Amino acid sequence: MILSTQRNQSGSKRKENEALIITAAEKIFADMGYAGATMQQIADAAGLPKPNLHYYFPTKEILYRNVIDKIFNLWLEAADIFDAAEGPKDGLSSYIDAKLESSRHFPNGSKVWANEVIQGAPIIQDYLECKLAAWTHSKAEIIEMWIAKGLMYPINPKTLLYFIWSATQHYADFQHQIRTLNNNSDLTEAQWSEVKEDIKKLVLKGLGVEHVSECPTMCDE
Amino acid sequence: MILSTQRNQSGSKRKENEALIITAAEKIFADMGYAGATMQQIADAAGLPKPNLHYYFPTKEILYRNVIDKIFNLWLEAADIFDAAEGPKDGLSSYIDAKLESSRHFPNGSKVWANEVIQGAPIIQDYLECKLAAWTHSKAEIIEMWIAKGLMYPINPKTLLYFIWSATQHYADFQHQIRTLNNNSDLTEAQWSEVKEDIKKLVLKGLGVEHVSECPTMCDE
DNA sequence: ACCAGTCTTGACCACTTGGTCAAGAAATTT
DNA sequence: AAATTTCTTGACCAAGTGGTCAAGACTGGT
Repeated sequence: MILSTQRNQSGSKRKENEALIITAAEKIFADMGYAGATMQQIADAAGLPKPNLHYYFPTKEILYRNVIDKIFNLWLEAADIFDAAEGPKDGLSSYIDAKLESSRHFPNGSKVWANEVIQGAPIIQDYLECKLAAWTHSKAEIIEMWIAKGLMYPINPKTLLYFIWSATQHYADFQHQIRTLNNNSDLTEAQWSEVKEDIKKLVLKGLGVEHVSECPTMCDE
Repeated sequence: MILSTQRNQSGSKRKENEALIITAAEKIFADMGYAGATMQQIADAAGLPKPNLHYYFPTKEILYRNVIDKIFNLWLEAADIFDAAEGPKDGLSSYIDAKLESSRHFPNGSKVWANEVIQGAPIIQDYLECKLAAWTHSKAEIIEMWIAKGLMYPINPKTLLYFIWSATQHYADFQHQIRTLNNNSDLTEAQWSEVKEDIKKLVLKGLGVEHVSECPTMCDE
């Protein structure tokens, strides 16, 4: 029997431990906020002594930025779907699905991000100004194109993006509130499906994308 | 010349100072998080020496709970509209308007709440379990009634509530991100109007509430 | 003028926290 | 196996924090 996560080339120890620490830090930062999190808590969560953290990440802020970095890259990836899409129905559906999936399975990242932005992004302002601004702009262009082609009702593209972000990330950021209002249990598989369907239906119908079954006689076309 | 905010009956000094402190605290808690906020910062923001805060609010946590209390009551008030409404079009429009207005003019409260919930509501769990749960339940009943009457498409009432909360509170909680993506300026009056209209349109159409102008010939009725 | 209750404030303390350090243990290289 | 680099860790420290305290100032009533 070979221990799977063992001895993978020299030098990989660093990467292994860095990943371990970042994962632990993500959880603690999400639960406690940046100021509320202590290096000791993170160390305990990672199963390492505190000075070891400082060996890999000299300061709390550097560790934090590494956490944000990981989160932000996941965020970007989730949106590649957008570019590949043929139209709003396809693109928005997939994007909503992807964002809800990540809210469900990786809520901590979203929480850390939310916490940071709420507090005015004191540490990651550069991310907002450069990367996020560019990303948003490129997606807005796609949406504008869809509108121009008459594939959906006109709407300010940014408003739509914020709409989707908020609706989907809400399930990560407010996970605890949702749980409490759900008899203190996490959403079941069935409930998640329902949420997904409801949100997609609402957005798509709201944008006039889905074939609304209001006019069974096809009076116009 | 009479100094306006002066000498209003005896005993009112307490209330005056308490309100002053709570307002200052709201801002600092919103900007720094619970753990990140210091009593000294709050004192400075209120223009009082620190021991004075402890005179009115013995501990940081008690002060914090008072802040939350104020926030939560505003939240509840904003939703009375709901009960008085005749139908979903009226009720949801007004509610969205009210929530967006409060996001615009009192973002700090929303931020404090969000921060707290993200971190698992360590301090205000009782609010969630009692007050918020009851409130949500009563609103869900109204929505269910509307659905039963055929006034809107069927949707899980909680999903709809979360939807509206997230979409509107996003403009408070993520104020900074929105500002950054808006060329570092706050939304103008015109932009706020546009947002309001876009959100209402999207939700109402998504729920099949608004007379969708897709069928100019009124083919159905 | 006096008193009692309310409010104000500078100085202070116990405790926590991010970060350091130096000694040693593993792992790699020569 | 010796040398060198990488990693681990208990003990420690300076700075900042929530909270205290006791002395004083202000207020209204008598």
